[in-house]
Amino acid sequence: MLDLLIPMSPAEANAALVPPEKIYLPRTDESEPLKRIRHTFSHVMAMAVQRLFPKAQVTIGPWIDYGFYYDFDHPEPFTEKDLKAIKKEMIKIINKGLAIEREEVSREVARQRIEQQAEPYKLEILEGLEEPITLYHLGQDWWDLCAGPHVATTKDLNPKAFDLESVAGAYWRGDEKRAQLQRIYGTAWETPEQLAEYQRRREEAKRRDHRKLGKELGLFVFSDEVGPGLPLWTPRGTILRSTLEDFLKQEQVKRGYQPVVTPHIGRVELFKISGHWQKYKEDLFPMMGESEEEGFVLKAMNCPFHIQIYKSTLRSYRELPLRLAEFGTVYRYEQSGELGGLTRVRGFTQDDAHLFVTPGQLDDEFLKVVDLIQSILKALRLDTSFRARLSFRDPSSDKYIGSDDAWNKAENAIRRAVETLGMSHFEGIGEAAFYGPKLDFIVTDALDRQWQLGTVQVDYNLPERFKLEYVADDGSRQRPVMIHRAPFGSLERLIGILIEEYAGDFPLWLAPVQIRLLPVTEEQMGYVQQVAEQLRQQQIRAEVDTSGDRLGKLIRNAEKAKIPVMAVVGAKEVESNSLSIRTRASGELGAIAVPEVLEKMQQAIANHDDF
RNA sequence: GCCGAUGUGGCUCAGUGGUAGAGCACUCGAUUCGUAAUCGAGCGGUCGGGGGUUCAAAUCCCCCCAUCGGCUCCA
Repeated sequence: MLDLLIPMSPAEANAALVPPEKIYLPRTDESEPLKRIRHTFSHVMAMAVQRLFPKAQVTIGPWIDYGFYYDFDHPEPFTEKDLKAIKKEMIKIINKGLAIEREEVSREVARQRIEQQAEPYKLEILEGLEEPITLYHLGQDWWDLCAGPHVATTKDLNPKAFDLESVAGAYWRGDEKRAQLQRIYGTAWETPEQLAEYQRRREEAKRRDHRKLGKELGLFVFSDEVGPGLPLWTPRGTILRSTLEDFLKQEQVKRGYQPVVTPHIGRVELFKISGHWQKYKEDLFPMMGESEEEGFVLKAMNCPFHIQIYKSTLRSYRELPLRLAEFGTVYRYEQSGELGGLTRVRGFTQDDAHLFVTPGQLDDEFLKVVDLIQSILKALRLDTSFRARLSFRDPSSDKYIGSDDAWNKAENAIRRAVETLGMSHFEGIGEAAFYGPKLDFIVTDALDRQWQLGTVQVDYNLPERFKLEYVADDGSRQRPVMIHRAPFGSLERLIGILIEEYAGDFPLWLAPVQIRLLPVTEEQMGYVQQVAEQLRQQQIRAEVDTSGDRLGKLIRNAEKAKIPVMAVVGAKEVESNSLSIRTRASGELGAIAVPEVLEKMQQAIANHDDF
């Protein structure tokens, strides 16, 4: 987030040259004046663009969270230089103090005026409008079809409180089959101070970008030779992964989950039964083999495999709920332009589980899953930063499988659950999986982009397609309901988000290196090695700086590597069998006896606390 | 996939037609040092890949690959 939700570590706060933030940066929907300002800016930009580029056709230009954009149809791409010229032109317009006047017109008048200007996109917009139809005039020479609201005159805009940020392609009406327009993004504020603070926070956000920090901290790499969207995990990054995996595995064992392991490929036939082949063939890596009958594909999901384990034997109602869990690596052929860092990849590991339940167990089991997810998010300190989304189908789309009845039952089950829990949530129509609705946990990354992490899905359809059964207490064959769930979503995306959330300062239990021992001179090397060995015997991730540099340099390097605990060792410490502890969180703590350090570390790790 | 930008040693970057440079990292040497950078030397790049223009290409042109900002998509 770009707003005040980003927690600063104490070390960061100390290092910051500017005083603690006092400038509040409202989103557009929090401020009526800003809404007018940002909306008007987009029209001033449109006017400026049409003055400088007479061939440019106008389309739409709304306000967005921290600014505005406007989409143009223009034969040549806008360049950085063009942006500068447009900004200059906008300042001229603002300084003229043009009056902004609203005019209400009939549909016919609007149509005629638009036709005079030969603005086909405007004409199409007009078709979809309901009365009253309003035009907004900026001075005498320029107007736009618009619902408003706007400021009274361009003098109400501060020419020093806006900036043009970027040009991007955008499809007309968001439809990739239609014309691609050029979108210019801008940001606008009431004061230059707000603008400066906004820009400062954007720079700050870039510094915590997981792609940058992941490289600096040596957590993962990409290789052109391996391929795009296929992260390689280094030893340090792997510690993060396995620590998170172990943590969740323990929680799941407590809750009656049973681990399973399934292969990375399966027959095309399997995915035909599940419906994936028909619905999501384009998103699978190309088939291996000559024909669909004999072909294999890399799995893009684990459910069909877990279903086969369920089906391998006749199940009794006494076995249900049956909870099959796997950290399953899946492969999806994401569009090339969509890939980015760890948040959107082509190969990733889901913390997947499939729960097979009787219809009567559904509500209770669903609540238990939500409870698990909430406790996981809390342990990761993400519990204040997610939003819960009810992801339902879009009734007007045909991309779903299954009966209306099954869908309604599933959607109602999810609704009942969030109501029972009193969980705040919002609805995402059209966000469902093709086989069922979901409850998704959405988080925001450093650059203000939203990502789905955890998910719970209620599924009546796959049990139907695979003809799953269990024997009920009356001896009849009944169909189970499935719950798909992944608290992390994917380890890759979760770790990307965590890197940004912590700005690389992992809590002690997750930190790849928990303590680094820093010998003041090489005299202490033997002692330091021996203490490190002692710590490692107790499962503490300890390492020694053997570089032979001076202490100041060792500390600097450890700080840059964001190692949570540093232990300085000179002659005094060797003498007293102690370590001089310095932590990233609290600074210098003085000399502490080795056994005490060991105990405190173990305690803090177990409790997910800092040292 | 689409629009646009970018790609120079491990990292961060300079170099815009005359044959590649800095800092950090790394190696070696000197220094033995107490809480955010000790000094010196050395190693290291066919400038993302391929093709073209030119006497001459990191630099200009074309194609491809990757990354970044968006759009579209997202089981």
